Amino acid sequence: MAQVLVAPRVRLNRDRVLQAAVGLADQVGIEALSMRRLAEELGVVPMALYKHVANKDELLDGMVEVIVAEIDPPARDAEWKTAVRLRVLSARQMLLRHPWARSVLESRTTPTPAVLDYLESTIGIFLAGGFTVDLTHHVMHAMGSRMWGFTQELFDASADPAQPPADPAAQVAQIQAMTERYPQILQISNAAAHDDSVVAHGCDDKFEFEFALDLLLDGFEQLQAAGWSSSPATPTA
Amino acid sequence: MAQVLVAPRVRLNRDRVLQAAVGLADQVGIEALSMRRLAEELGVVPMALYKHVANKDELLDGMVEVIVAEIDPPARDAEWKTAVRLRVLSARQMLLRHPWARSVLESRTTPTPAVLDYLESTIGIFLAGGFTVDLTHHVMHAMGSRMWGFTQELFDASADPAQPPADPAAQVAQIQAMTERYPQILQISNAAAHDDSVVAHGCDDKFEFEFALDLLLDGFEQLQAAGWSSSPATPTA
DNA sequence: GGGTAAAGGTGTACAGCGTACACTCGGATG
DNA sequence: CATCCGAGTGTACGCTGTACACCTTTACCC
Repeated sequence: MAQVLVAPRVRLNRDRVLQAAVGLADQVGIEALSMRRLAEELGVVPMALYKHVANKDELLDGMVEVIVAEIDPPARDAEWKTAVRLRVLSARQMLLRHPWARSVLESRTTPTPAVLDYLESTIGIFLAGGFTVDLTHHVMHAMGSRMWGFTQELFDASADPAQPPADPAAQVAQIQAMTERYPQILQISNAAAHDDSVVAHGCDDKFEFEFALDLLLDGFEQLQAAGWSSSPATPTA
Repeated sequence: MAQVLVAPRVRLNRDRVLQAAVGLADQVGIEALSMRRLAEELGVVPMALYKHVANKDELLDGMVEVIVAEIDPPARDAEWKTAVRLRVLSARQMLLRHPWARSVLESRTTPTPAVLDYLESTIGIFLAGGFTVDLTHHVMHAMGSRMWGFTQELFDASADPAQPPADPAAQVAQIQAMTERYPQILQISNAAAHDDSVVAHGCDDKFEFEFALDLLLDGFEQLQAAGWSSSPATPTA
């Protein structure tokens, strides 16, 4: 009796696990990524994963390593301002590819090597651009999560799923109530449309991101030109 | 036989539940706050809570309402810049009292009334300060989560619990490895100490926060003075 | 080639979670 | 007194991460 030919049974390894995890998170979202679901995706029993990652936390760390490696390296021979700008916008592209990445990045407390590499080289851009160590320190703080290409918005209008159609009458009533109680919020949120294209509901995320980014970069530039230091005057003392 | 006197059995209500939840989160952290744990704290069976909040998500929304209400109202008769500054720093104080609040605020997708009130009145500060609707829109985006008194840091050095003492030799080795591979990160993080007080490891969070906040506020001021508009030239077209 | 040790994959089990559903009981109202 | 309603209870389900013991496949050495 010839043995039944089973599928070749490719062996698992850490990298296959991480790649699958990233792919699965891309597809079904991070909250649906469980060890069981991931194992199923890989055609394997849940506990098999634990031969390759210590626990779920380490899995998430590994996923961060994978996606941070996707960020472009710093542009060579560019002025610091454009170099930082390009880098951050590259990070932002990565985040758009992996919508779950933001919350995972936020949740990690201890930095992994890829993250440290990213920081090291970004710091290098500022230092090479003539920033003092002191100013670079504060500048890195001020960048905060913008370094990753995101800022926490006040509320995430994009995420509002499973909202049932709701009858138009109720919707109108709700909008009316809003205009009465929160007139300025409505005014502000409607300002999204540049010029007079009344159509555009929802803002141009890219514009908003770059608006704030450039505001900060311009601020950094001014401080640097003025020879800013955190001990303001540094008198003879 | 006289009936045994049981404790008076104060009745539960939504407010008692929310207050207890906030208090419990303050004590044991948000990840340890489960419906079961909260019920136990209130001397009640888990399902009893569901008579007062629809589900855990609504519990979290309620907790947000409680803490957002703790933020000071806008200062009257103050210039916009100081008014915003005071408000945001007040929010920051609230966040320091409730360390879990940051992650919960981030996780909420649909804004609750208290949150909307907060936004409405903050927008009011800018508009009253002479900002156009257009500029206010972008400015609110640029503030992002800083409006709540926090920014996502690149990595959260403060949270690193349960780190066992680790023998000094290993520690030295690790630091040595760091200096070789990430010299600039170390340089930057050691710049925390103002002047030459070599002691201070860890930065002055308040200083860093205000540094970035003021950088933004100054930027806003310049744009406003220059009559900035999002459609740069607005030619005759 | 045969023996052996390690590495990879499996199965079972447990404690914890949020919460659906059916119930009991106490207090207010007719 | 009867009734009714809402607060609190008890049980149960499906989900989660993962400890532990087991089996199977692979890699290597004599």
